[in-house]
Amino acid sequence: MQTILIVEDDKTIAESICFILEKDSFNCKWFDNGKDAIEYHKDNEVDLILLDVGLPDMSGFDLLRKVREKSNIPVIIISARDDESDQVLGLEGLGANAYVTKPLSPRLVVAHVRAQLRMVKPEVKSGDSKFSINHAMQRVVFLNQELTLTPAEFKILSHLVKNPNRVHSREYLMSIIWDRPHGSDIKTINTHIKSIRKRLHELDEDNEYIETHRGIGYSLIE
Amino acid sequence: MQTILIVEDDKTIAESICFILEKDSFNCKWFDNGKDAIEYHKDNEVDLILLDVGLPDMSGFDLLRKVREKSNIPVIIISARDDESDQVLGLEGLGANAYVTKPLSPRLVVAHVRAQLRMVKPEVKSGDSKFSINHAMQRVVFLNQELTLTPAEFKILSHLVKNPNRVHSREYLMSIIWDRPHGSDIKTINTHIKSIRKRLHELDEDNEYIETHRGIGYSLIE
DNA sequence: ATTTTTGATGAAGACTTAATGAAGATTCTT
DNA sequence: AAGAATCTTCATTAAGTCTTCATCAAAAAT
Repeated sequence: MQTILIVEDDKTIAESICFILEKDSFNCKWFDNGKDAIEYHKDNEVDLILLDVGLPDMSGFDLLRKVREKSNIPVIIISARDDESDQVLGLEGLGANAYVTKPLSPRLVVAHVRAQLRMVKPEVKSGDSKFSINHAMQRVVFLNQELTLTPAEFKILSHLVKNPNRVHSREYLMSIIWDRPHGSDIKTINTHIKSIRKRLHELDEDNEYIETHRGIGYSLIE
Repeated sequence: MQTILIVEDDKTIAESICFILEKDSFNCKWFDNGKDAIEYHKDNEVDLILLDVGLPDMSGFDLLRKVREKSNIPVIIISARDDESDQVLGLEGLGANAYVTKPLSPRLVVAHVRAQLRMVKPEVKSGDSKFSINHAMQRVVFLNQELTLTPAEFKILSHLVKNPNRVHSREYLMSIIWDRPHGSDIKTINTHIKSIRKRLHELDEDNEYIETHRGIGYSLIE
């Protein structure tokens, strides 16, 4: 599941966008100020940012600049001002990917989100991996054998299989297990990873597929 | 040089956009009808299409559908109608990448063009550097090999890579390692630099990439 | 040339984080 | 409600990382 970060101080707008995005099976994270959003983005996996330029604590442009120091993820700017020079600054100068002006239709926002994400993940990689997913059966196939996994294990492993070769923080993996916030210990993930590893070892003793990244999280190596 | 295809029946608009694009060192090809544009696209290399949906011979949406059968290149729709359902259809249903409405400012169009092309070729990585950063894996790539670094080492080295050829004080590098103030000895940095150097030497014995600036700090040389 | 300052180096110890095994809590099924 | 499966927590052990320190080497100052 892909995570969209919404930075928007108008609660009504944020909620209606979130509502549609979540119905469209996106994971949606809302912040009403720039500082918290930056903080969140630093430590978590985010696939796209929807950014209102008129924030209480900082200019959206400043936020965009900060984000761009670290990553190239798509950013869609939401603005009340239909001002050409603002748009050019955002798109050209700071590297935003799209620009929509208020009043905005949530459906249109989602269309923009999809259009951007389509570009980033152009195609699902080919089948030379040792892993594949049997959605219908909620099973992960490993070396042509179906793994028996618990629900939590399936959620974690299938996400790793869909996004291999990149690190996933424990926080993010937690959010995959639960639909809604759940105040559990982050170390729970360690235990799930342990049991996934155990199951993989039963089919392939030698290899280590899930790599630990100290202080960050885990990744699946293809 | 990148080629932009403009499909637009209003000569004045097409010319003014072309003018700016060419000044921006794009190669620009204009067609005033859909049929010829499709023909051209079939046999030639095109990097982006600017498409007016109101064409004399066919709907822009039909053209887009035809183009999408064959390729995924970015398409920006130009429309006289600021109609939401049109936008959603174009973006979501047919896979356009952006949508601008008339009256349009040529500068803004160019900004959109750049924003789209930036995504397709994400980082032209001034390829002459021996370093790059793999954000997804939280690793620094050196001479096409991924360096295994500790968290502190990664933070320091990736900062140096992002800002090469300038001196960074120890104090500043310390602040990069910790989120919150931490009363450690400033010389700790020396030890981290030492181990980064050691790792670099393992891949390239001869060269010295991190330079010491006495009394100040360190810099990375490209 | 000698002293003083600053950085490099290697190794030890403190500290942080992860893996492990097992027990308790929770949920689901029957 | 009992039992099974699963999820979470906890204590312990193991591994990895950071910081410090003593020593040596190099550069700058006298």
